[in-house]
Amino acid sequence: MSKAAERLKEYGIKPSVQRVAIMEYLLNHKNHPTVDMIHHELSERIETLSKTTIYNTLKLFAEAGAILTLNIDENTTRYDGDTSQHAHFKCCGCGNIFDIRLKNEELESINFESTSGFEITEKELYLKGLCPECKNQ
Amino acid sequence: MSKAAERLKEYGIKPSVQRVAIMEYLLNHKNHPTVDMIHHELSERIETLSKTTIYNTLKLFAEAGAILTLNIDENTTRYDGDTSQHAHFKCCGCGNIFDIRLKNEELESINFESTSGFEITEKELYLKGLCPECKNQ
DNA sequence: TTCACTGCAAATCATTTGCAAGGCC
DNA sequence: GGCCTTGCAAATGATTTGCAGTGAA
Repeated sequence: MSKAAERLKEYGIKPSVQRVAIMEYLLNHKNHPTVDMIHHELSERIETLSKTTIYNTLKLFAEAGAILTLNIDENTTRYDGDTSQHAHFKCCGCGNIFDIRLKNEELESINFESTSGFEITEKELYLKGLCPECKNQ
Repeated sequence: MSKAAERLKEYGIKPSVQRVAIMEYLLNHKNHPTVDMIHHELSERIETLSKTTIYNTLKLFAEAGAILTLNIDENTTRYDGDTSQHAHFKCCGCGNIFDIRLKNEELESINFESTSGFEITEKELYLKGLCPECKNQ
C-alpha cells in the first residue's frame, strides 16, 4: 500500500482515486500548495478532476487531522501534508512558503500570561520577511 | 490632539476625518474588527463612508506599521490597533478573537534550527480552540 | 438499491480596480 | 491648477452550494 493510502487508512478516510492522488501530492510536495497548484498538476493524470473535489477532499483531510490548513497567505489557503510541529515562513519577495524547524518542541513551552480557561487545540506560528535568495537581490 | 490623530502623526500619515475615525475605532475596540464591523459602526456617524475607503485606509495604516493585519480568521481579514507583542486566540465556538499576552517577550526567544539567511520582519502566533465561555456549554 | 463520492454550473462574498467628483495645498 | 482622497459601480477571484450523474458495497 502506498504511503498516501496508508495515511488515509490511519485517519479513517475511505480511499478513492482522487483522494489518494491528492494525499500523494501533499506527501510528495513540500511547497504548501494551493488548490490551483494541486488541480493543475493532478488534472494532467486525472482529466476530469474538479476543483470542487479538491476543496471537498482537503476539508475532509483537515477535519480528520491528516493535513494542516495554512492561512499565512492573504489571498489563498495553503495546505501542508506535514503535520509535525514546525513554523512557516512566507517570503514577501517570491511568495514561497518555507518550513522552519523549531528546536525542542519550542511551541509547547511558550508561557502565556492568561490562558486559564482556554482550551487550545491548535498553534500556528507564521513568519514573514525575505528568503535568502530574495534578500540578495 | 486625540490619541488617534497622534498615532497618525507618529507614523507620518496625513489626517482626514475618515482616517482619524478609523484609527479611533481601532484604538477603542479590542475586538479585532473586520472591515464590515468598522463600516457598520462608523457609517452611522459618517454617512457617506465607503468600504473602499476603509480598505484603502487599513492598507495604508498596515503598510506604515501603525496597525496589525491578522489572518487568523479563514474568511475575512481582521485588524488590530495594538501593535505590541502578543498572540491571538480564535474561539471556534463563538468566533471571537482574544489577545493572549506572552511572558517576557517569548516570541523573540524561540530558537529555530534553520533561519540563517532569512530576514524575519514579522511574527504572528495564532492559537485556536474554545474560549472559557464556549468550553462550558 | 442505496448511499457516498464526484463534478459541472451557478451563486456567494470579500476584496480590488477603474474612474469621476470633491477637497486641500 | 494640480494632486491626494474619497466613494460609487463594476470586476475579480477564491470558495461554497445546488444538484444530477456515477460508482462501489
